Amino acid sequence: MRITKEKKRENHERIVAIASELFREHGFDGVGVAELMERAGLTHGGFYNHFRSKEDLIAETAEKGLRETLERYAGQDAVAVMELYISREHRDAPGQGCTAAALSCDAARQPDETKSVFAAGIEKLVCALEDGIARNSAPRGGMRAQAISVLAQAVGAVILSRACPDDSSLADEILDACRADCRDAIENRAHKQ
Amino acid sequence: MRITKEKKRENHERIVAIASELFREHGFDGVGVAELMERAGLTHGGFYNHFRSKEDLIAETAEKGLRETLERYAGQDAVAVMELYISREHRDAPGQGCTAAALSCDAARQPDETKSVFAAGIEKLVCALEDGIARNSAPRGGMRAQAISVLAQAVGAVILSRACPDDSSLADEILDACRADCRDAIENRAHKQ
DNA sequence: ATTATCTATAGATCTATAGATAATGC
DNA sequence: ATTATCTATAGATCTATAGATAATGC
Repeated sequence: MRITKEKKRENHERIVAIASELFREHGFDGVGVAELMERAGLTHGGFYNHFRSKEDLIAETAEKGLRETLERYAGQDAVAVMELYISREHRDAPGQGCTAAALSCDAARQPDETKSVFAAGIEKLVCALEDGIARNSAPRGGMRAQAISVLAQAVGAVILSRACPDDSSLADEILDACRADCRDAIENRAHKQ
Repeated sequence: MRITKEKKRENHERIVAIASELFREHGFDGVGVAELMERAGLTHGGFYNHFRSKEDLIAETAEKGLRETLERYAGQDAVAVMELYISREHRDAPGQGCTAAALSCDAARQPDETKSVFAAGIEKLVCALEDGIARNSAPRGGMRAQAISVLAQAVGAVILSRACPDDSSLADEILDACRADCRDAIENRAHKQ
Protein backbone atom coordinates (compact mmCIF):
# COMPACT_ATOMS: atom_id res chain seq x y z
CA MET A 1 0.00 0.00 0.00
CA ARG A 2 2.91 2.38 -0.35
CA ILE A 3 2.12 5.81 -1.79
CA THR A 4 4.15 8.57 -3.42
CA LYS A 5 6.10 11.16 -1.46
CA GLU A 6 3.69 13.80 -2.71
CA LYS A 7 0.75 11.78 -1.41
CA LYS A 8 2.42 11.33 1.94
CA ARG A 9 2.93 15.06 2.21
CA GLU A 10 -0.76 15.57 1.41
CA ASN A 11 -1.75 13.10 4.10
CA HIS A 12 0.52 14.86 6.59
CA GLU A 13 -0.99 18.24 5.78
CA ARG A 14 -4.50 16.82 6.06
CA ILE A 15 -3.79 15.32 9.49
CA VAL A 16 -2.43 18.66 10.72
CA ALA A 17 -5.34 20.63 9.25
CA ILE A 18 -7.93 18.37 10.85
CA ALA A 19 -6.06 18.33 14.16
CA SER A 20 -5.83 22.10 14.08
CA GLU A 21 -9.62 22.42 13.91
CA LEU A 22 -10.40 19.61 16.37
CA PHE A 23 -7.86 20.81 18.96
CA ARG A 24 -9.28 24.33 18.85
CA GLU A 25 -12.76 22.93 19.41
CA HIS A 26 -12.06 20.25 22.02
CA GLY A 27 -8.60 20.99 23.43
CA PHE A 28 -5.41 18.96 23.15
CA ASP A 29 -6.75 16.39 25.62
CA GLY A 30 -10.15 16.23 23.94
CA VAL A 31 -8.98 14.66 20.69
CA GLY A 32 -7.51 11.17 20.35
CA VAL A 33 -5.12 9.90 17.71
CA ALA A 34 -7.62 7.27 16.55
CA GLU A 35 -10.45 9.76 15.97
CA LEU A 36 -8.10 12.18 14.25
CA MET A 37 -6.74 9.57 11.84
CA GLU A 38 -10.20 8.24 11.10
CA ARG A 39 -11.30 11.76 10.11
CA ALA A 40 -8.25 11.95 7.85
CA GLY A 41 -9.32 8.71 6.18
CA LEU A 42 -6.39 6.74 7.59
CA THR A 43 -5.93 4.07 10.24
CA HIS A 44 -4.56 5.12 13.58
CA GLY A 45 -1.38 3.06 13.38
CA GLY A 46 -0.15 5.18 10.48
CA PHE A 47 -0.02 8.23 12.71
CA TYR A 48 3.49 7.37 13.87
CA ASN A 49 4.89 7.51 10.34
CA HIS A 50 4.11 11.23 10.44
CA PHE A 51 4.80 12.17 14.06
CA ARG A 52 6.99 10.74 16.76
CA SER A 53 4.29 11.38 19.33
CA LYS A 54 1.06 13.26 19.92
CA GLU A 55 3.14 15.97 21.54
CA ASP A 56 4.99 16.44 18.25
CA LEU A 57 1.68 16.89 16.46
CA ILE A 58 0.56 19.43 19.05
CA ALA A 59 3.67 21.56 18.50
CA GLU A 60 3.36 21.41 14.72
CA THR A 61 -0.36 22.15 14.85
CA ALA A 62 0.17 25.13 17.14
CA GLU A 63 2.80 26.57 14.81
CA LYS A 64 0.56 26.24 11.77
CA GLY A 65 -2.47 27.58 13.63
CA LEU A 66 -0.67 30.64 14.97
CA ARG A 67 0.85 31.35 11.53
CA GLU A 68 -2.60 31.21 9.94
CA THR A 69 -4.01 33.53 12.60
CA LEU A 70 -1.20 36.00 11.89
CA GLU A 71 -1.77 35.83 8.13
CA ARG A 72 -5.45 36.43 8.59
CA TYR A 73 -4.92 39.78 10.33
CA ALA A 74 -1.52 41.01 9.10
CA GLY A 75 -1.57 44.17 7.01
CA GLN A 76 -4.97 45.38 8.21
CA ASP A 77 -5.52 48.39 10.42
CA ALA A 78 -6.06 47.54 14.06
CA VAL A 79 -9.66 48.73 14.37
CA ALA A 80 -10.69 46.49 11.47
CA VAL A 81 -8.83 43.57 13.08
CA MET A 82 -10.69 44.10 16.37
CA GLU A 83 -14.06 44.25 14.57
CA LEU A 84 -13.33 40.81 13.13
CA TYR A 85 -11.69 39.41 16.25
CA ILE A 86 -14.05 40.55 19.01
CA SER A 87 -17.17 39.33 17.22
CA ARG A 88 -19.94 36.79 17.65
CA GLU A 89 -18.81 35.06 14.46
CA HIS A 90 -15.31 34.50 15.85
CA ARG A 91 -16.60 33.44 19.26
CA ASP A 92 -19.02 30.93 17.74
CA ALA A 93 -16.48 29.27 15.42
CA PRO A 94 -13.49 28.35 17.59
CA GLY A 95 -12.43 25.64 15.14
CA GLN A 96 -11.79 28.28 12.48
CA GLY A 97 -10.70 31.03 14.88
CA CYS A 98 -7.60 32.29 16.62
CA THR A 99 -5.36 29.57 18.03
CA ALA A 100 -4.22 31.84 20.88
CA ALA A 101 -7.81 32.34 22.02
CA ALA A 102 -8.76 28.69 21.67
CA LEU A 103 -5.67 26.95 23.04
CA SER A 104 -3.58 29.27 25.24
CA CYS A 105 -5.02 27.72 28.41
CA ASP A 106 -4.14 24.27 27.09
CA ALA A 107 -0.69 25.48 26.03
CA ALA A 108 0.04 26.51 29.60
CA ARG A 109 -0.17 22.81 30.54
CA GLN A 110 2.14 21.64 27.76
CA PRO A 111 5.92 21.16 27.86
CA ASP A 112 8.20 24.11 27.16
CA GLU A 113 8.71 23.09 23.53
CA THR A 114 5.06 23.77 22.78
CA LYS A 115 4.98 26.88 24.97
CA SER A 116 7.89 28.30 22.98
CA VAL A 117 5.83 27.92 19.82
CA PHE A 118 3.03 29.88 21.49
CA ALA A 119 5.39 32.59 22.73
CA ALA A 120 6.78 33.04 19.21
CA GLY A 121 3.27 33.19 17.77
CA ILE A 122 2.07 35.72 20.35
CA GLU A 123 5.16 37.86 19.72
CA LYS A 124 4.34 38.01 16.00
CA LEU A 125 0.72 38.88 16.73
CA VAL A 126 1.87 41.72 18.98
CA CYS A 127 4.15 43.08 16.24
CA ALA A 128 1.39 42.82 13.63
CA LEU A 129 -1.02 44.61 15.95
CA GLU A 130 1.52 47.33 16.63
CA ASP A 131 1.82 47.88 12.87
CA GLY A 132 -1.96 47.88 12.63
CA ILE A 133 -2.27 50.51 15.35
CA ALA A 134 0.21 52.71 13.45
CA ARG A 135 -2.31 52.77 10.62
CA ASN A 136 -5.00 54.16 12.89
CA SER A 137 -3.27 56.93 14.75
CA ALA A 138 -0.31 59.28 14.70
CA PRO A 139 3.02 57.75 15.73
CA ARG A 140 3.58 57.90 19.47
CA GLY A 141 5.52 56.10 22.16
CA GLY A 142 4.30 53.03 24.03
CA MET A 143 2.68 51.48 21.01
CA ARG A 144 4.12 48.03 21.67
CA ALA A 145 2.75 48.09 25.23
CA GLN A 146 -0.60 49.16 23.85
CA ALA A 147 -0.56 46.38 21.26
CA ILE A 148 0.02 43.91 24.09
CA SER A 149 -2.84 45.37 26.16
CA VAL A 150 -5.25 45.30 23.23
CA LEU A 151 -4.31 41.73 22.32
CA ALA A 152 -4.75 40.56 25.91
CA GLN A 153 -8.14 42.23 26.15
CA ALA A 154 -9.27 40.79 22.81
CA VAL A 155 -8.16 37.27 23.73
CA GLY A 156 -9.72 37.59 27.19
CA ALA A 157 -12.98 38.87 25.73
CA VAL A 158 -13.35 35.93 23.35
CA ILE A 159 -12.40 33.40 26.03
CA LEU A 160 -14.77 34.81 28.67
CA SER A 161 -17.59 35.13 26.13
CA ARG A 162 -17.12 31.49 25.10
CA ALA A 163 -17.34 30.38 28.73
CA CYS A 164 -20.92 31.71 28.90
CA PRO A 165 -23.86 29.67 27.62
CA ASP A 166 -25.32 30.43 24.20
CA ASP A 167 -28.35 32.30 25.50
CA SER A 168 -26.32 34.47 27.88
CA SER A 169 -26.66 38.23 27.43
CA LEU A 170 -23.37 38.62 29.31
CA ALA A 171 -21.55 36.81 26.50
CA ASP A 172 -22.55 39.49 24.01
CA GLU A 173 -22.07 42.32 26.51
CA ILE A 174 -18.45 41.27 27.03
CA LEU A 175 -17.76 41.42 23.30
CA ASP A 176 -19.47 44.79 22.88
CA ALA A 177 -17.71 46.42 25.83
CA CYS A 178 -14.26 45.15 24.85
CA ARG A 179 -14.66 45.95 21.16
CA ALA A 180 -15.53 49.55 22.02
CA ASP A 181 -12.71 49.86 24.56
CA CYS A 182 -10.11 48.42 22.18
CA ARG A 183 -11.29 50.81 19.47
CA ASP A 184 -10.85 53.76 21.83
CA ALA A 185 -7.42 52.56 22.88
CA ILE A 186 -6.24 52.10 19.29
CA GLU A 187 -7.48 55.54 18.31
CA ASN A 188 -5.73 56.91 21.38
CA ARG A 189 -8.83 58.33 22.98
CA ALA A 190 -9.54 58.39 26.66
CA HIS A 191 -12.05 55.83 27.81
CA LYS A 192 -15.63 56.89 27.15
CA GLN A 193 -17.28 58.83 29.93
CA MET B 1 -16.90 1.04 57.11
CA ARG B 2 -19.72 3.51 57.45
CA ILE B 3 -18.82 6.99 58.78
CA THR B 4 -20.75 9.85 60.33
CA LYS B 5 -22.66 12.45 58.31
CA GLU B 6 -20.16 15.03 59.48
CA LYS B 7 -17.29 12.89 58.26
CA LYS B 8 -18.98 12.40 54.91
CA ARG B 9 -19.39 16.14 54.51
CA GLU B 10 -15.71 16.57 55.32
CA ASN B 11 -14.79 13.99 52.69
CA HIS B 12 -17.01 15.74 50.17
CA GLU B 13 -15.40 19.10 50.86
CA ARG B 14 -11.93 17.58 50.63
CA ILE B 15 -12.68 16.00 47.26
CA VAL B 16 -13.95 19.33 45.92
CA ALA B 17 -10.99 21.28 47.33
CA ILE B 18 -8.46 18.90 45.80
CA ALA B 19 -10.35 18.80 42.50
CA SER B 20 -10.47 22.58 42.45
CA GLU B 21 -6.69 22.81 42.60
CA LEU B 22 -5.98 19.91 40.24
CA PHE B 23 -8.48 21.10 37.63
CA ARG B 24 -6.96 24.59 37.62
CA GLU B 25 -3.53 23.07 37.11
CA HIS B 26 -4.31 20.34 34.58
CA GLY B 27 -7.73 21.12 33.13
CA PHE B 28 -10.99 19.20 33.48
CA ASP B 29 -9.72 16.51 31.09
CA GLY B 30 -6.33 16.31 32.77
CA VAL B 31 -7.53 14.87 36.09
CA GLY B 32 -9.11 11.44 36.51
CA VAL B 33 -11.52 10.32 39.20
CA ALA B 34 -9.09 7.66 40.43
CA GLU B 35 -6.19 10.07 40.92
CA LEU B 36 -8.47 12.61 42.57
CA MET B 37 -9.89 10.11 45.06
CA GLU B 38 -6.46 8.72 45.83
CA ARG B 39 -5.27 12.21 46.72
CA ALA B 40 -8.31 12.58 48.96
CA GLY B 41 -7.33 9.34 50.73
CA LEU B 42 -10.34 7.41 49.40
CA THR B 43 -10.87 4.68 46.82
CA HIS B 44 -12.22 5.68 43.45
CA GLY B 45 -15.44 3.69 43.71
CA GLY B 46 -16.64 5.93 46.53
CA PHE B 47 -16.66 8.94 44.25
CA TYR B 48 -20.18 8.14 43.11
CA ASN B 49 -21.58 8.42 46.62
CA HIS B 50 -20.72 12.11 46.42
CA PHE B 51 -21.37 12.97 42.79
CA ARG B 52 -23.60 11.53 40.11
CA SER B 53 -20.86 12.01 37.55
CA LYS B 54 -17.58 13.78 36.90
CA GLU B 55 -19.60 16.50 35.18
CA ASP B 56 -21.44 17.11 38.45
CA LEU B 57 -18.13 17.52 40.24
CA ILE B 58 -16.94 19.96 37.58
CA ALA B 59 -19.99 22.17 38.05
CA GLU B 60 -19.67 22.14 41.84
CA THR B 61 -15.94 22.78 41.69
CA ALA B 62 -16.40 25.70 39.30
CA GLU B 63 -18.97 27.27 41.59
CA LYS B 64 -16.75 26.97 44.64
CA GLY B 65 -13.70 28.18 42.72
CA LEU B 66 -15.39 31.25 41.31
CA ARG B 67 -16.88 32.10 44.70
CA GLU B 68 -13.44 31.92 46.31
CA THR B 69 -11.97 34.12 43.59
CA LEU B 70 -14.70 36.67 44.23
CA GLU B 71 -14.15 36.61 47.99
CA ARG B 72 -10.44 37.11 47.50
CA TYR B 73 -10.90 40.40 45.67
CA ALA B 74 -14.26 41.76 46.85
CA GLY B 75 -14.13 44.99 48.86
CA GLN B 76 -10.69 46.07 47.64
CA ASP B 77 -10.06 48.98 45.33
CA ALA B 78 -9.54 48.02 41.72
CA VAL B 79 -5.93 49.10 41.38
CA ALA B 80 -4.96 46.91 44.34
CA VAL B 81 -6.88 44.00 42.83
CA MET B 82 -5.02 44.37 39.54
CA GLU B 83 -1.66 44.49 41.31
CA LEU B 84 -2.47 41.13 42.86
CA TYR B 85 -4.14 39.66 39.78
CA ILE B 86 -1.75 40.66 36.99
CA SER B 87 1.33 39.41 38.80
CA ARG B 88 4.03 36.77 38.44
CA GLU B 89 2.86 35.19 41.69
CA HIS B 90 -0.65 34.68 40.32
CA ARG B 91 0.60 33.47 36.95
CA ASP B 92 2.94 30.94 38.53
CA ALA B 93 0.37 29.44 40.91
CA PRO B 94 -2.65 28.52 38.77
CA GLY B 95 -3.79 25.92 41.29
CA GLN B 96 -4.33 28.66 43.88
CA GLY B 97 -5.36 31.35 41.40
CA CYS B 98 -8.44 32.66 39.62
CA THR B 99 -10.75 29.96 38.29
CA ALA B 100 -11.83 32.16 35.38
CA ALA B 101 -8.22 32.54 34.21
CA ALA B 102 -7.37 28.87 34.69
CA LEU B 103 -10.51 27.18 33.36
CA SER B 104 -12.54 29.48 31.10
CA CYS B 105 -11.14 27.80 27.97
CA ASP B 106 -12.11 24.42 29.38
CA ALA B 107 -15.53 25.75 30.41
CA ALA B 108 -16.23 26.70 26.80
CA ARG B 109 -16.13 22.98 25.96
CA GLN B 110 -18.45 21.95 28.78
CA PRO B 111 -22.24 21.57 28.70
CA ASP B 112 -24.46 24.60 29.31
CA GLU B 113 -24.99 23.69 32.97
CA THR B 114 -21.31 24.31 33.71
CA LYS B 115 -21.15 27.34 31.42
CA SER B 116 -24.02 28.89 33.38
CA VAL B 117 -21.96 28.57 36.55
CA PHE B 118 -19.12 30.39 34.83
CA ALA B 119 -21.41 33.13 33.50
CA ALA B 120 -22.79 33.74 37.01
CA GLY B 121 -19.27 33.83 38.45
CA ILE B 122 -18.01 36.24 35.79
CA GLU B 123 -21.03 38.48 36.36
CA LYS B 124 -20.20 38.73 40.06
CA LEU B 125 -16.55 39.47 39.31
CA VAL B 126 -17.64 42.27 36.98
CA CYS B 127 -19.87 43.76 39.68
CA ALA B 128 -17.12 43.53 42.29
CA LEU B 129 -14.66 45.17 39.93
CA GLU B 130 -17.13 47.93 39.15
CA ASP B 131 -17.41 48.61 42.88
CA GLY B 132 -13.63 48.52 43.15
CA ILE B 133 -13.25 51.05 40.34
CA ALA B 134 -15.64 53.39 42.15
CA ARG B 135 -13.12 53.47 44.99
CA ASN B 136 -10.39 54.68 42.67
CA SER B 137 -12.05 57.46 40.72
CA ALA B 138 -14.96 59.88 40.70
CA PRO B 139 -18.34 58.42 39.72
CA ARG B 140 -18.90 58.45 35.96
CA GLY B 141 -20.89 56.63 33.32
CA GLY B 142 -19.75 53.49 31.57
CA MET B 143 -18.17 51.99 34.65
CA ARG B 144 -19.71 48.57 34.09
CA ALA B 145 -18.34 48.48 30.55
CA GLN B 146 -14.96 49.51 31.89
CA ALA B 147 -15.07 46.79 34.56
CA ILE B 148 -15.72 44.25 31.80
CA SER B 149 -12.83 45.56 29.70
CA VAL B 150 -10.42 45.52 32.62
CA LEU B 151 -11.46 42.01 33.65
CA ALA B 152 -11.05 40.72 30.09
CA GLN B 153 -7.61 42.28 29.81
CA ALA B 154 -6.53 40.91 33.19
CA VAL B 155 -7.74 37.40 32.36
CA GLY B 156 -6.18 37.58 28.90
CA ALA B 157 -2.88 38.80 30.33
CA VAL B 158 -2.58 35.92 32.79
CA ILE B 159 -3.61 33.35 30.18
CA LEU B 160 -1.19 34.61 27.51
CA SER B 161 1.62 34.93 30.04
CA ARG B 162 1.06 31.33 31.17
CA ALA B 163 1.24 30.11 27.58
CA CYS B 164 4.86 31.33 27.37
CA PRO B 165 7.75 29.24 28.70
CA ASP B 166 9.23 30.08 32.10
CA ASP B 167 12.31 31.82 30.75
CA SER B 168 10.34 33.96 28.30
CA SER B 169 10.79 37.71 28.65
CA LEU B 170 7.50 38.14 26.75
CA ALA B 171 5.64 36.46 29.61
CA ASP B 172 6.72 39.20 32.03
CA GLU B 173 6.31 41.96 29.45
CA ILE B 174 2.67 40.99 28.95
CA LEU B 175 1.98 41.28 32.68
CA ASP B 176 3.80 44.63 33.00
CA ALA B 177 2.07 46.21 30.01
CA CYS B 178 -1.41 45.06 31.02
CA ARG B 179 -0.99 45.97 34.69
CA ALA B 180 -0.03 49.52 33.71
CA ASP B 181 -2.84 49.80 31.15
CA CYS B 182 -5.47 48.53 33.59
CA ARG B 183 -4.25 50.96 36.23
CA ASP B 184 -4.60 53.84 33.77
CA ALA B 185 -8.05 52.70 32.75
CA ILE B 186 -9.24 52.40 36.35
CA GLU B 187 -7.91 55.84 37.22
CA ASN B 188 -9.62 57.14 34.11
CA ARG B 189 -6.48 58.41 32.45
CA ALA B 190 -5.80 58.35 28.75
CA HIS B 191 -3.33 55.69 27.71
CA LYS B 192 0.24 56.71 28.30
CA GLN B 193 1.91 58.55 25.47
C1' DA C 1 15.71 -1.83 -0.55
C1' DT C 2 12.94 1.38 1.37
C1' DT C 3 8.85 2.90 3.42
C1' DA C 4 3.66 4.49 4.01
C1' DT C 5 0.04 2.19 5.34
C1' DC C 6 -2.74 -1.30 7.63
C1' DT C 7 -3.88 -4.89 11.11
C1' DA C 8 -3.57 -6.29 15.57
C1' DT C 9 -2.53 -5.64 20.06
C1' DA C 10 -0.04 -4.24 24.40
C1' DG C 11 -0.57 -1.87 28.44
C1' DA C 12 -2.35 1.95 30.70
C1' DT C 13 -6.08 4.77 31.86
C1' DC C 14 -10.81 6.45 31.75
C1' DT C 15 -15.82 6.77 33.70
C1' DA C 16 -19.10 4.18 35.84
C1' DT C 17 -21.41 0.27 38.21
C1' DA C 18 -22.38 -3.98 41.12
C1' DG C 19 -22.07 -6.15 45.32
C1' DA C 20 -19.91 -6.80 49.93
C1' DT C 21 -18.76 -4.76 54.30
C1' DA C 22 -19.62 -2.49 58.48
C1' DA C 23 -20.93 1.36 61.21
C1' DT C 24 -24.36 5.05 61.78
C1' DG C 25 -29.05 6.62 62.52
C1' DC C 26 -33.46 5.42 63.62
C1' DA D 1 -32.65 -0.21 57.77
C1' DT D 2 -29.77 2.82 55.75
C1' DT D 3 -25.64 4.17 53.70
C1' DA D 4 -20.42 5.55 53.05
C1' DT D 5 -16.85 3.12 51.77
C1' DC D 6 -14.18 -0.54 49.56
C1' DT D 7 -13.16 -4.24 46.18
C1' DA D 8 -13.51 -5.76 41.76
C1' DT D 9 -14.56 -5.20 37.27
C1' DA D 10 -17.01 -3.85 32.92
C1' DG D 11 -16.42 -1.61 28.78
C1' DA D 12 -14.53 2.06 26.43
C1' DT D 13 -10.70 4.74 25.15
C1' DC D 14 -5.92 6.28 25.26
C1' DT D 15 -0.91 6.40 23.28
C1' DA D 16 2.32 3.66 21.20
C1' DT D 17 4.50 -0.42 18.96
C1' DA D 18 5.35 -4.77 16.18
C1' DG D 19 4.96 -7.05 12.05
C1' DA D 20 2.80 -7.77 7.45
C1' DT D 21 1.75 -5.84 3.02
C1' DA D 22 2.67 -3.73 -1.24
C1' DA D 23 4.08 0.02 -4.07
C1' DT D 24 7.61 3.57 -4.72
C1' DG D 25 12.37 4.96 -5.51
C1' DC D 26 16.76 3.55 -6.54
